[in-house]
Formats: sequence, C-alpha cells, structure tokens
Amino acid sequence: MFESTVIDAVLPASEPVPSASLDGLNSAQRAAVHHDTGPLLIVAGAGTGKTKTLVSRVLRLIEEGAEPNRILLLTFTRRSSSEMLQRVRAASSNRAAGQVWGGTFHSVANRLLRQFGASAGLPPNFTVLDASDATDLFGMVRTEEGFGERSKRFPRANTIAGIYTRLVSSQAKLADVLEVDFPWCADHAEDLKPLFEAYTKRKRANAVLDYDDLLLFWRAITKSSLGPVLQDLFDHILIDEYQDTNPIQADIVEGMCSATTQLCAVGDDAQAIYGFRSATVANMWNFAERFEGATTITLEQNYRSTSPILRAANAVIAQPIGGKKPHFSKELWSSIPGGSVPRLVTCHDETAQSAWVVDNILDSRERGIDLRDQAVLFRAGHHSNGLELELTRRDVPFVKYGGLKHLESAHVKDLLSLLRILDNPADQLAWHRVLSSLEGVGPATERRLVAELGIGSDAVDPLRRFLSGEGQVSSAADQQFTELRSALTDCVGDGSESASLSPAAQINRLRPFCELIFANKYDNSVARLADLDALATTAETYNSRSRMLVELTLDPPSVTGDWAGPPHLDDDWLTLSTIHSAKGLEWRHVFLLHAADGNIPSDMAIGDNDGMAEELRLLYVAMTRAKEELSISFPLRYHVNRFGSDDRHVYAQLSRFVEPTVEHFHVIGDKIAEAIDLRTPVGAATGVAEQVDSMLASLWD
DNA sequence: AGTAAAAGGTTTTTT
DNA sequence: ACCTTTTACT
Repeated sequence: MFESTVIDAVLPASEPVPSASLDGLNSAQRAAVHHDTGPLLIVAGAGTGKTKTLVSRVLRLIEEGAEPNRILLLTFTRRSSSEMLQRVRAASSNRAAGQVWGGTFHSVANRLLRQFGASAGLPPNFTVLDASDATDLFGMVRTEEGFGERSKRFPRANTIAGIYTRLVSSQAKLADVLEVDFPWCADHAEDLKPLFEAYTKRKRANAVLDYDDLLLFWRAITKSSLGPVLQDLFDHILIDEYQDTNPIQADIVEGMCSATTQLCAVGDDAQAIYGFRSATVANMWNFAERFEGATTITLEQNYRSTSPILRAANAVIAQPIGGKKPHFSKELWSSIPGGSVPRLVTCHDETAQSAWVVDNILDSRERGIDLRDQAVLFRAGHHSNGLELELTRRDVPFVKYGGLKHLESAHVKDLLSLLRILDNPADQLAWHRVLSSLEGVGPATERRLVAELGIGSDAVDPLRRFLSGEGQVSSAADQQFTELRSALTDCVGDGSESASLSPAAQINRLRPFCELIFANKYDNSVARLADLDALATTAETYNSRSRMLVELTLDPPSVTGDWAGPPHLDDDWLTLSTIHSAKGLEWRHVFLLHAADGNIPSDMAIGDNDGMAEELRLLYVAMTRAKEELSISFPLRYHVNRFGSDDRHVYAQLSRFVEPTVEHFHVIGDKIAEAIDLRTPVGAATGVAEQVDSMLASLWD
C-alpha cells in the first residue's frame, strides 16, 4: 500500500481565529451574525467566509447569554463540526462554550436516540450498520428468503441496498425510483417489496439501525408525544451545507423547532453535490415557504481565490444545463488583486499527466508553497492511482482522502464483529461473520447454531447461551471454538463496569482467536494481524466499547490507508482527495486531474439533466478550492481495459464543461494526439508463431 | 456438508 | 482487476 497516514489535524491552513465575534466582518456577514428576528437562510457562495460567519454567530449568541448546551450546530462532516467548535472555544471567554452540540445529522441522531429512543420503543443498545453492513444484511435476507432463485437475474445485494436507501431517503414511491434510477430492475418490483419487509423485520429483531433509520427515528420522535421535549432542547439551531440535506433532514429541522427556536441555515445551491444521496436544493428554495417569516442574506464577496480563478469558476457555473441555472443567482467577486490565470494542461497520456503534476507540485514547493498548501483533486477514488505511484517513486509524502476505507477490509470487519457480538448479542450479521469463518462451519451448521442459540429471536441472550456451552460443533473446529468461548468470556467479565476490560484490552484478548481464523481465511494473515494491533492502538482513546463502535461507524477515519500511519512521514505532505471529500476546504495550489469528458461529467450522468447539473457543480466546487493557483489537466490517451483482457486505447476529449470557457485558461500542451498504436503491425514478420510452436513440439516429440 | 475452482458481473461520489 | 455467485469435487 502507499504511504499515507491518519492525522486528524490535516486541515489545510485555516484563517486565524477571530479574537472577538465581530472582528473583520463585512456588512452582509455582520447582518447574518446579528439577525435575530425569525428564521434565517444564508446563501453563501464559495469562499465567502461562511464558516467564519457561522462561528461568529455562535460566539455572538453565547456572548449575549445563550446557553451553549442549548445551541445545536449541524454540519456535514464531523471534521468541520470539530473545527468550528474549536474556533468557538478558542475565541469565547465563556467556559461552557465547549458544550455546544455539534455534529452531523447522523451523529446527533445517534446521541438523541440513545437518550430518548427507549421511550420510543428502540432497544437500548442498538448497533448502527454502515452501508456495507446494510448490503450484507440484504444479502443474508435475500438468500434466506430464497429470492436469489426466483429468477436468474435477481438484483445483487448491493443493488438492492442502493434501491432501498434511495427509496427511503428520497421518500419516493418504489415504482418511481425504479423507473428513474434503476430501470434494469423494474421487473422485480413485486419481489423487492417482501424483501424490504424482511430486511426491516430483521433489523428490528437484531436491534440494529442503518443510516437511514437514524434519521427516520429522529424524525419520528419529533412527531410523537416526545416532540415537545425535543423542541425544548435547543434555543438555537444552525445548519451548515443546507444544500446537501435530504427531505428527511429538512423534516427533522422543522420537527426540532418550536415557536421560539431561532433557526439559521447556511448553504450554496451552486455547490450541491450529494444528489446521489437524495439531497435536494429544494430544501433551500422552499426555506422561506416552510419557515414563516424567513429572511435570506446572500454573501457574494469571495476572500479565498484570486480574480482569474474566480472568473474561470464563474464562467463554468454560469453554463445552463437543460435550460436551467442555479436558483439563487449570484456572481462572486474577489477582493484579492492580481494572481495568475488558471492553467489547462493537455497531457499525452496518464503517465505524462502524473509526471507533469508531480513536476509542478515540486516546482510550487520551490517557489515557497508547502506541500500542505497544495492538493490534487479528482472525480473518483481510483483516478489518483497512477499519480500515487509516481509520488511514491519520487518520495513525495501524501495523504489520500476518499476512496476505499480501511474499515471496510474484511479482517477489520471480522474483529469488529466480535466486538459487536459482545455489544449487542442479537446482531445476527456479526454472528454470521464470526461463525462462518470457523473451520468446518458452512451454511447448514450456521443455520443450526443460529437456531440453537436463538440469535435474532429475542428469547434469551444468545451470547450467554453460547458461553455456557450451547451450540456445539464437530471436532474440526474444536480449538477455534474453545478459543472463541474463552476470549469472549474474558471480554464479558463479570458484567460489572469496573472489572471489565478496556476496548483496547478486549481487542488484544480477541487477537489469538483472529490469528487462528486468519490463518485459514487469508494468505497474508501476518499483515492483517498487524492492522489489528494498529486498531488496538486507536482503541486506547476510548473507554467504552459501545461508543467506539458507533463512532467508527458514523465517523470512520476518512483517510485511505493505514490506521496509525507510517512514522517516517515528514511534517509536510500533499493532500490527494476526491472532490466530494474536499468540500469546504481550500489550498493555495489546487490540481484537478482527469478533466476529460466521461470523468467530469461522469459518463454515468450523461443524458440526465439533474445528474449533469450536479457534475457541473462538482467541477465548480473543485475549482473554487484554489486560492492562488489552479491547474486543470487531462490525458489525451486513455487505456481501456474495462473488463479484462482488452488492451486498447481511446482518445479523450476535454470536459464539455471546460471547453466553452477555455478563454479563461492558459492552455499548455499538445492539442493533437500523437497517435502511436503499438499494436498496429509494423511490416510483416510471418511464421514467428509457427516457429515457436514447432520448437516447443520438438521438446516432447 | 464444506471447500476449492470456475464463471459471472461490475459503472462514482459518502453519512 | 476484483469480488461474488455457481459449480464441481472431496
């Protein structure tokens, strides 16, 4: 794997902390900070000091006597919430400033449901499933209910989970979701219904909630008899990135507000990039209708980027898609004079692009821009593969955000499943992972064990049954079973809080068992065991196993690669990130890779106006991350080896979103491809294959 | 009944 | 190129 690391403070250089809430605000920002007559919507363009405004507003509220623990600040990522709260704490003289409630919708939902869920019929120790757990659970239900055999081409678990979450989070009708987003599954509508029902039942029986459930239950309790209790929790609710909320989240916001709650939402419809998660800018457009007496304040002065960069970005986002433009039309202007024109670089192929980018990153560093002030952005996680090789080869340290998470690797899930069993013995998915990895246990034996232990049929605690010796198997797995029982027993302890092992100690206690099963399951078990040790180190920061599990699910380490990270990483490093993960961040020099048609816009979005508009905004988001320099590149020649052996190349074209705005760029590189296809025969050399074959034949004749 | 080998399917972004 | 599902073998 490539060098990378987990460091929570990899935020790019941020503005200095304001010394008091109102220092250095322009008039629009000041109005937003001071507004206190009814709901407020702040339409804040990229780089217009949105974070500063929110932080200042929270500070002002506290200074004027609002109770910090009655302020709720909902953000898109955990990272931005901790950054903002940190700024509030640093700038406030009020000791209690740290008590402001901050977090994502999902993490706040979790917190509230732990507190109020029991009164609403939720099990006290519910487990939260991440997206891949949900897929696995669909897979389990799909097989058990025999849906796989109904027809040859029944959708895969992954697809089913996708349909489900789309259905739930958009609150649309199944037929519509299938027609619009999954037309190839339309024939299976009738089979999906009972499958969804079985999935829901299973979740309830196993005391697990998926991501969507967290929001659904939160919304549901605001509408229940507990509603007034929730509405009385907060005097102020502030929401960041409102353009990326979905209909359920908007309902939640409404449900949390009483007549006296002060509501403030911040967003930019030009930066909405989570439509695939059912987020809708309609939440911004409808804000004034939904929240009576609402005021809208627009922030248009950009403090981040130089004029040439902003002009190019404005030209990009101004392009209408399907005749439509952003609803809150606004033109950002920069207060930063000078600056260089963004570069548009045509590269011969992907290798040339990697080389060009690394050359220029190093050149920027020579000119005084630290690696930590530079970032390389791209549409899809794998777009940086070639660049990562080149960076490694040339010893440039980097950290990659987005893409596959370490948490998703099979062996980490194995260990987490053990912890989950301890946490919630009804969790059949966790049992499944553990039981099926035992030697000699296949589907049939697992079914028997599940029945004998009563997993998922809330009669008796299956863990207690298991530990007291129920659920025997044949001798093949004797050693593994013995070790499993003994390790789990030690982790359970005598049930008292004081005597139980810490989460880190539990991981270490479970390690020998993992060693036994990894040896069979994986061919690189040594490396995988080392990961567990790293996880144990991470676990030392927790004193509660439940909290650790839920935090890892709701806020997984966002860095791709290792947990602890290599120790030899210099203190200066480059950021690689998907555009989505770069949201809200900024760097002095930003590189954007693979700006070719088919990547941006992604060819999957082509033909769909909403999808195309989102791709356009994605490009806009990427460009507006740059403060001083912006370099957009794309390779002319792409290798196509989509599904296997086919090794040809294809000529790419510049993104259709960049092409019409090319006057705003300094164009570098060949416009015309040097078409050299190595597979084209040069002259004829007949008889070579025959000669080799006859030589081979002579060896055994 | 389990396991190993072969076939088949696959689109990107993430709480 | 990779991961899941199906099939064939022990």
